[in-house]
Amino acid sequence: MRPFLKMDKREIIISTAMKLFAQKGYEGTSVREIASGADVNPAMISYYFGSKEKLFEKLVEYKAGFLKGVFAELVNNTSFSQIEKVHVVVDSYVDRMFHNPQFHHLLHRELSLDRRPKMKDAIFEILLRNFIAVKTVVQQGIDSGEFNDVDIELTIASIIGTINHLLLSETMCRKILQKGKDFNPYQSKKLKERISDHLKKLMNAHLLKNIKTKK
Amino acid sequence: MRPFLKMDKREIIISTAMKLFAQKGYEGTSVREIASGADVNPAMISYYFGSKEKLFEKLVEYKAGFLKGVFAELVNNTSFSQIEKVHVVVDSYVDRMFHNPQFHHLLHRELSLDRRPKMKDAIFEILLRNFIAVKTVVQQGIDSGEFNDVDIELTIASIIGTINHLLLSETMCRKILQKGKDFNPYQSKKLKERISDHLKKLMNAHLLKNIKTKK
DNA sequence: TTAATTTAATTAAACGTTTGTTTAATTTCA
DNA sequence: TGAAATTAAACAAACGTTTAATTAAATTAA
Repeated sequence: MRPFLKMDKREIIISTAMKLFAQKGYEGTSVREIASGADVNPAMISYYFGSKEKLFEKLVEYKAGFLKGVFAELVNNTSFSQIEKVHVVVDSYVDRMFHNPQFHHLLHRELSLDRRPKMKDAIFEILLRNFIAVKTVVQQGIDSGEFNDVDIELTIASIIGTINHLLLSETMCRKILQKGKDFNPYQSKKLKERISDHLKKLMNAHLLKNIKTKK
Repeated sequence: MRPFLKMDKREIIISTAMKLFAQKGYEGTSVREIASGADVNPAMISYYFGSKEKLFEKLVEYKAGFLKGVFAELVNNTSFSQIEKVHVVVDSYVDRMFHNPQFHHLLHRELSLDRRPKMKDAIFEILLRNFIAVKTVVQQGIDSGEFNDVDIELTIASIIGTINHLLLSETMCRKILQKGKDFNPYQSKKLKERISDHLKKLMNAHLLKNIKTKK
């Protein structure tokens, strides 16, 4: 039985691999580096996971659970107005990004590569399911007359794209916001609020039909 | 003297490397692959460029020229209104992305990695120079009373982020737009117009003060 | 509770490949 | 004839993985 509060060695390896893959990329990280980072013999990675690639797959499978079906409930929720639902979507995406930036670095880099098509497909399926749910929300807003007749797909791309562009590179983020090296974007509550605020205002102006009321 | 219309061998190597780096990443591409793709002996890469890494640096230096100072003139241009300037910025970013998607794949992946800090800095400098020019344009719009008092940095992030999110992964793009495998995003004039249109409308709604007029 | 036995975890060393690069010989072309 | 271009072969280093031996832990038998 696994001792209470003692991290399983498999988990140490996975989280070490996650950190390194996010930093240096999959092919840029050696098995020996992971092993040394996890304070483990290099042979243990094959022993536990079978291979480096299977470790990667396990890692994604293990962490991707958090992304599954987070918006499924939102579509049929009647206690929110449509624009409020969009705000929930914005907050969820921002939350998720701040909660596990390393994993998102990893995901997006993997998606931009022409490698490991099976894993890419698995990732796409999860992301796409969420995308479709959000699409439904915006479509509902248009159908109900609350929203303008916008380009739905690109509108969602604007939400996710804004967040990604700011947070997929720490250095980029610091340069854009003119912060010093001691500024850690992912630990800044202020930045998180700032992004949420900006996106909500952006979506209000873009989606809502009525005359703009300054906040 | 280089024969007319005959591509220099160095250029063949560079464009082959570009294609492969964009597809598989820098560490995921071997010198032998590049050589074979360029129909050249592997030793030629060291002979011409000194090393794989120096080839990479040369490649970036060679291609980054197109990005230098494209908005410098725009700031002091008086024949455009401020919102028209923003439209020019949108079109420029979209144009650039469609013109050389491979290089942008490569740039953004490199920026998201913790490797080759010198090259990252060089890239940042170029991108940041443009960023500052665009910032000035938006600031001008706010100061003149034409624009709302928006979050300038994040507004620009929304422009670039939208484009990147859609185009940094071909598969992602196809899935989002529900297109088949024969659809090539970078050759679709329709998509290019669609992105430009969306971003201009988004910026109009977000930036302009006056009552929204439906198009 | 011990002792014996089996299973699992861990190790250092070596495996065969592939990596980027260099060498030294040869060809090409001015 | 001489410099540049090109080649096949070899280089050491690093790669992911396997092996075989050893230690630790769990299970069973007494």
